[in-house]
Amino acid sequence: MARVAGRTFTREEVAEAAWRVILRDGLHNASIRAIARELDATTGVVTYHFHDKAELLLFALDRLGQAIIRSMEASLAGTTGIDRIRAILRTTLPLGPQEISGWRLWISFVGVAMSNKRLREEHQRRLDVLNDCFEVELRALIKSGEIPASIDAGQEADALVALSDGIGLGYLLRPKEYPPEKQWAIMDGYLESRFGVAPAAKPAGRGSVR
Amino acid sequence: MARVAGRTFTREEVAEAAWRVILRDGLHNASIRAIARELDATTGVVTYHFHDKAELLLFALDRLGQAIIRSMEASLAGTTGIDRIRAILRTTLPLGPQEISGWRLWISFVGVAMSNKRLREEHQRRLDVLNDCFEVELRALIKSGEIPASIDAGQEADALVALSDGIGLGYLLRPKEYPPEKQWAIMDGYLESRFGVAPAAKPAGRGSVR
DNA sequence: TATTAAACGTAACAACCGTTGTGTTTGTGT
DNA sequence: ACACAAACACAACGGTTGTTACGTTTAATA
Repeated sequence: MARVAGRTFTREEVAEAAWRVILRDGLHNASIRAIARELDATTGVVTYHFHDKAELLLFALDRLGQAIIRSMEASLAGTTGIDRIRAILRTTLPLGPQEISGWRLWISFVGVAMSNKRLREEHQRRLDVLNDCFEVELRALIKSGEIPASIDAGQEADALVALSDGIGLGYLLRPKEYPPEKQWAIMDGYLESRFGVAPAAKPAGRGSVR
Repeated sequence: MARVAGRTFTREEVAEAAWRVILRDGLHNASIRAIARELDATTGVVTYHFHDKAELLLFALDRLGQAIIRSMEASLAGTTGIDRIRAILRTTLPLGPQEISGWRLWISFVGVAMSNKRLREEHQRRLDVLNDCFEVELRALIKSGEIPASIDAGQEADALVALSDGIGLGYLLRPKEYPPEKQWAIMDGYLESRFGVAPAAKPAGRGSVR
């Protein structure tokens, strides 16, 4: 008796099951058997869709990165000027439930990425993309005259990445200390004293629980 | 034949052996047997000094935190004014070999701390201490008039922690992108535009390789 | 010199782990 | 009706893990 229902699984569904297990029990408890159990299936499902466990984890992390990029592009559509910086921050900061989940997943992988080359490359790619995004936006703002031309776009992008990553890291360890208002207060304080832009209307922290 | 030489081990030595294994092979490969092998001993050494593996890891992380605090106090001794902020940053930023090792160890633990309450509390304690340090120094600088009295010491401390943590996290994933000069450039840029203090003489990144 | 406790070495146990191989369904085209 | 491949279930294997129990050596003490 192989399958009872006519249901079949995709690679994406297996990866998302892995997400849930990691979020609930931690990465070190995300065994192949645990992931299969999360799907109400057996290990055969996982071993059929993925040759390796390493391949599964890599795919899960890659898919997480793509989801973040899609979310960022959606948040970026239709906004102009300095608000585009804030739009990027809205997907990188741990403001809503799914940003928080993304952060917890990402941090779970960082530890093992320290001794795994492929995983580390995937993390590097995320930082590179994020850095480029900020840099592109900053150059556009300089060209349009919205921010002073004296600032170094490259270094400023590094600072923005570091600041938002630091907030994300801090949130995971002390969630109570970093409510959305405080996150924005820190970022707005930086944007103001650095670029001379007003805090602007804070966007409501809408988080579709998925 | 239990012991050949008259040598005996301390809890601290076991913990430091654990550090080396984690730095070399990653936390998920830091088994009790591997740690014992690092000491040229057997598992008896570890199980004698620690009841649990959890107790060992907790002790190792706690000892790391104490080492960082000691290093910070040493860097803080004899310095005054705004340089005290920079002295703190000199021990939190990944500038030298042993700060980098500290960062790698700390990040290795962050992942499992996500699903381990005791470990998470230990991490929280580190952030709390760091935050308090910055806050105390900022208040003193305000009182002495070295920085404007308009700034919010509490929020500014959060920003400093976030910025240095973000740099540390970024360094681990992209070491080439964060040489000491760039780390200081980011921090000095922040200190200047935020507090109006000059970049000052950059301290040479002295890193005793231990 | 006999005793004793500290500081291990050693061995074994049960529980998992990732991986592989082989057997079963199930839908789909022919 | 038949074949056939996709999509699994299931079982087993060798290896590693944390933990426990027990034996052994060494240094101090009496």
